[in-house]
Amino acid sequence: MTKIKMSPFARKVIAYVKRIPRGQVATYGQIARLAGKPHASRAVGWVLHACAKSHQLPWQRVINSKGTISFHPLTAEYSAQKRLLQKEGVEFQSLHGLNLNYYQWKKS
DNA sequence: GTTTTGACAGTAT
DNA sequence: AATACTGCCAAAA
Repeated sequence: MTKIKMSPFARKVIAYVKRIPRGQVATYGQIARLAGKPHASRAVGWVLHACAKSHQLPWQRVINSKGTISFHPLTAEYSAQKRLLQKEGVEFQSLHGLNLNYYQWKKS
C-alpha cells in the first residue's frame, strides 16, 4: 500500500474525521483543535476537499460552527451533504440548520 | 519563493 | 441580533 506524503496536520484531520460516529457531526473548528491547530478551521475544509474521496471520509459530518452546511444552498454539494446527513438520521431543525447541541460529537 | 484562495471561527461594531 | 472585519493554516497558481 502506497504511503502518500501528507502533512501531520492533514493526517490528524483525516484520522479524527473518520472517528465521527454515524448520525453525529463535528465542526471545522473542533477538528482543527483536535489536530492541534485551534485556528486552522479553514485548512480543515481544504484537507477534506482534497482527501475526502481518496480516503473515503464521512465528509458530510463536518459542518461549520453555526450548525449549518458551509456550501452555498443552491449547489449540488450542499444538497448531497444534506441528503447524506438525513440518511444517517440527522434531522434539520430549520431549513439550513441543525441542533449542534444535540448532534455534535463529543470526543472520548 | 511569493501571492491568492478557500467546505471557517472569533471578535468587534 | 446581524453584519463586517480580522486571524489563522495549508494547497495551488
